[in-house]
Amino acid sequence: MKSGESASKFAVLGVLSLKPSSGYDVKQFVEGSIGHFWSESYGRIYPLLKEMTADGLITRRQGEKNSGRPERQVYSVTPRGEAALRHWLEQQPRNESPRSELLLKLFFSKRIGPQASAKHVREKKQLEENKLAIYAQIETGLRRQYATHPELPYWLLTLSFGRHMCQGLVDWCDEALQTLSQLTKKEKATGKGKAIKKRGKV
Amino acid sequence: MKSGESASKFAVLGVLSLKPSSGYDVKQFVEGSIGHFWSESYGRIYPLLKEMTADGLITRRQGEKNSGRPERQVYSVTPRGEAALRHWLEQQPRNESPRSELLLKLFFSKRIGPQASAKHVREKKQLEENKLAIYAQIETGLRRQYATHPELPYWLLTLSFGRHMCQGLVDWCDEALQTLSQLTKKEKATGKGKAIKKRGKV
DNA sequence: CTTTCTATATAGCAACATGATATATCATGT
DNA sequence: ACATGATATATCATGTTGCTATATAGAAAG
Repeated sequence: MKSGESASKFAVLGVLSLKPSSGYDVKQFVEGSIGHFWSESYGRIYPLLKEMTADGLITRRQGEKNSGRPERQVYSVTPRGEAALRHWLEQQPRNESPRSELLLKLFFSKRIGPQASAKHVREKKQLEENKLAIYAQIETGLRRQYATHPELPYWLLTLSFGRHMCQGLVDWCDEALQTLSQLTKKEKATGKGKAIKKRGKV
Repeated sequence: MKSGESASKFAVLGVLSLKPSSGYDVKQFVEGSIGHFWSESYGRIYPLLKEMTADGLITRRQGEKNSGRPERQVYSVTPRGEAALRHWLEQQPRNESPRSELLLKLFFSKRIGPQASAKHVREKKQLEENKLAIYAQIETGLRRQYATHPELPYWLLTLSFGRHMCQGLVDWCDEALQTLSQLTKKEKATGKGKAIKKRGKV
């Protein structure tokens, strides 16, 4: 364990623990399965695979069914790797530092007025509603394909998380849109078509 | 505008647009006011201040009331900076790449069982409930202190966002805890005190 | 009275992380 | 024959964090 114990390392380790995979496979899996709450880049995955191999957490195996394609490297988790994963899983999750560009823009949004802000919110709402539909699809798919899989309940928990967050977000969008439309009315009432009223200290 | 148009740049610019500040002030403000949905590190703030000064988006002014303390640099936004900020605010927010360590752990949690997982969820719930209480306090404080401030409605929108997300999270925690306690019962029913049942392919 | 602690203020660095680009092969379609 | 897209790995510039170092002033502790 040379470098820091970043979560990326254990994300990759976890994916490999489900099924021996190449770096490419890991990326595919992350995007397709845990993409709603996690992301990894090739730029991290490949160095991590090297590092973890050197640390004895995983082992590398050549090509498998290399039907010509360039050197597919398949990695599997060692017992030490399994232990390291379990140990990490037991540690309390670090509180992730928040970054919402939408909220940041909204905070400073007086500079562009309520209508331009409302546009951002409407777009966000649309996005979240689409997500909700996708989650529903994923859930039926999972329940069908992995009906008896022992990890299914845990996977469904993360999906339920997504549902709750999306629903909360949609609700907030509705509230925000109402607030913003009221602000628009007020702005018009005060006169100014373009509405840049100077008041006090800004 | 030399380097990429990262959001950090405009976060700093936005803070400076509220009030001319030093790098230290910016960090303080971010932590105290938009910390619920944004974060910045000194390691980014100081380089950005230099860069933006070189680009003419902000200007630097010596010490002000330097009562001995070491060279306090105060930065103010130029008209060009204001324009750049407005322009950025109008652009559609990029979809931020998600990273929830709690969810990542939960996804792989079969390896440590439902009780260890439930511990993480309970701790998360406690955290979110605390946040809810803090948000309520902040809201009353804001309404009192900035009752007539033209940006208040926008600030309240971001607070409301926090409330909705926290509430959604707490609801999810309750649901998750129930699921996990059912899993615990099932585990006990199947026998094994320590409950590591091998089944099919895992 | 001196040490220690905290707040103010800036700077640098190693590790972490992303997104873009480069390279190469094969399957498929046109 | 040629284009396209999926497979597969690697590298790099840029962005970002968290830690550490440096320095001073004022407050608290001994």
